Amino acid sequence: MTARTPDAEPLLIPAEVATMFRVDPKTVTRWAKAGKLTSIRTLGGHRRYREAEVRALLAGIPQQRGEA
Amino acid sequence: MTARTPDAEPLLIPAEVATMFRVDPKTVTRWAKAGKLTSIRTLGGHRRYREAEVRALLAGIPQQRGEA
DNA sequence: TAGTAGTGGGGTAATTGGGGGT
DNA sequence: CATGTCCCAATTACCCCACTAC
Repeated sequence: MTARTPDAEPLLIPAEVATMFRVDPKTVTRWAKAGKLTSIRTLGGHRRYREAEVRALLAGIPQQRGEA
Repeated sequence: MTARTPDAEPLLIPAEVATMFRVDPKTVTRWAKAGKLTSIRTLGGHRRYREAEVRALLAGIPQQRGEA
């Protein structure tokens, strides 16, 4: 196989999160800016989101929001 | 496998770094070329990355980097 | 030694980021 | 206050082929 993955947690790209929520990617970006959604940034500045968090939110599970 | 590990620091291959950031391996290569990520080259020209640095970057810790 | 997967290199299309306006 | 859309610039993804890694 290939590449054992150290400890990578599954991340989602903006388009995926947008599709899941049926909103525009820009809206997801706004959520991240507002600190409503945790965002990890690539070295180029693009955002990636935690899959676990997104799914929890989709499930209607209130979360402890961190900053961003 | 394995022989011993003198005192080498853990290195990651492009695919691993790509997976952790949820980007294409080519993108990781660009980061290395841009000097955003420290890269060690194999004798064949392939790149390897410092696990500690990658994790720090994932955590959003800004790093001091030289050019390339 | 051979075979398969991954990588490097270059080039081009698609997403994303950011600000601003509805 | 929140979302969708238009602009442009930057970043990222996928196409090819040749070579390295295991």
